[in-house]
Amino acid sequence: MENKPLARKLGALVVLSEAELGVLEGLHRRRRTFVAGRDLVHQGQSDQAAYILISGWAFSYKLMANGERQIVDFQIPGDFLGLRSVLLHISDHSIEPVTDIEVTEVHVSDLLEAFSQTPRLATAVMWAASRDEAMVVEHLVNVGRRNAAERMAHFLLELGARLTLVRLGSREGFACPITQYLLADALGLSAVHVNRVLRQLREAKLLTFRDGFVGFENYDRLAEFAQFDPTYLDQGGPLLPIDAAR
Amino acid sequence: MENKPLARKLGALVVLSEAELGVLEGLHRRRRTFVAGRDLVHQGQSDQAAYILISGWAFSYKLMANGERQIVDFQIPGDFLGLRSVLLHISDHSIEPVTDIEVTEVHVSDLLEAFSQTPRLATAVMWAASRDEAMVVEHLVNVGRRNAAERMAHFLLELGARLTLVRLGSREGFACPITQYLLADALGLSAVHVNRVLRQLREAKLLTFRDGFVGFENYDRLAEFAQFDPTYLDQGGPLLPIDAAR
DNA sequence: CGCCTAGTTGAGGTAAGTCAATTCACGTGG
DNA sequence: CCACGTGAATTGACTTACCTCAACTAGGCG
Repeated sequence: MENKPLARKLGALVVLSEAELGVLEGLHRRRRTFVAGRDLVHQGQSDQAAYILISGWAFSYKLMANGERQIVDFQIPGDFLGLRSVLLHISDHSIEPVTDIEVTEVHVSDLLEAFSQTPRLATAVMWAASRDEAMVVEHLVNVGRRNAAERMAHFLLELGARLTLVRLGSREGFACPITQYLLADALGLSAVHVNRVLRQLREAKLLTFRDGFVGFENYDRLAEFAQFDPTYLDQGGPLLPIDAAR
Repeated sequence: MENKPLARKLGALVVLSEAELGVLEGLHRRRRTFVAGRDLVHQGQSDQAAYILISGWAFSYKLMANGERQIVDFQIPGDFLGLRSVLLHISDHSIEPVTDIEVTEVHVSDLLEAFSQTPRLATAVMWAASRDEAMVVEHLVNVGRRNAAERMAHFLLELGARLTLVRLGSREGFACPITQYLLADALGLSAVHVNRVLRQLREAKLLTFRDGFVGFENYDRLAEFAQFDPTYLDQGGPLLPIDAAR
């Protein structure tokens, strides 16, 4: 149970049968660990497997010629790593663990076999992939059209909502191993400005970020400030029979 | 032939058999037209079909509470409209035609049936979807980490490459119905600044944008200036038998 | 003890935004 | 046929959000 955040995530949106849970479980055979800071997937690398993140945090990013990077998204327990790359011959981004992480390696063949056994599971996984894409779209809106403070607030609210789905967060806040430098690369800001913006939000009594913990001081006011509308995270579940409970 | 840009796009990456082309053709039954400026899909709308764009341009965007918008991507002939929304109950974005457009409406059931008839087609379509996602990721990098001039150059180079795939562009340039206001909303800039940046690029003899035509004055120098690396657009094709020619 | 990384703050610079005025092409109706 | 309105592009003057450089603090760890 503690080690099945994916089941918990999918289960929050679809009622999974015992059989489906069993198939899902079967995907978690090849367990591996990676240490913080060492890429598991390199931009340009081909022929790689996908992973399901069990514990710890990672992030996917693109490197620019001048050495700067843009973080596309952070991955938390229950998320896939490199799912899209499996469809393509070449990974167009890199993935690096923020902390030491535990993952299970999934080969395309395993995944396809699991799908053929339980089509509902296939839909659920494709739903998860669509949700990932919707998040990237929202990040684009974030970076393109929100100022630094709103951007920060929106980003942390999204993370909080995602973590809540796998019981690692709540409306109070969440434990967060991200440094201000990583935040800067995710939000398209400089590290210095990230620091200033965090102070600003703290002084406005909206949120705190200290000692690896994000605290929502006033969730509702913060959500309004950031124009945070979480429908893109939780679209009522995939196209499944109506018996799918919420 | 003129009205099958999708076949041309997929065909550029996968060798499609006569049978597969036939199935693809079968998807183009319900033809419809929409006029410029009138949304075909509304943010928050549910129960919508997907479309394949035959002629004309459209764009997908998200609207913010304050009335600003962020354009996520432009769609050109051969592209799907709202493919992701089909998997989700609710569309998280809106789609508006730039020009009058012709589309064919595709129901999920048609698509699934086509897939079951020809699995290779399914893979090809999923490849196209992955490519769309890779483009959104690249737009995020663009807006997050490139300055206005590089951003503009990169964006127009990407459009040029995509249009070339469906024979609507070349290394010389392409016809482009986009206004500077739309450009601004796509690049996260103000319309005024878009104008200044275009002047700057023109004076640097890199590209021109006049009277609805984008001209690449010096393609190679422009590509270097924008750090344009098109691998994310053309990943060597989907996971198909090696007989897929390039 | 001293180094390294993360965080913090100040001073000053700059890319891009805002506001506003002008031009031009175009359609449309008196 | 011309007056008028409208949408797009253009340019100038001024403002500002964010960046860069730089210095300093505090904790962790060999």
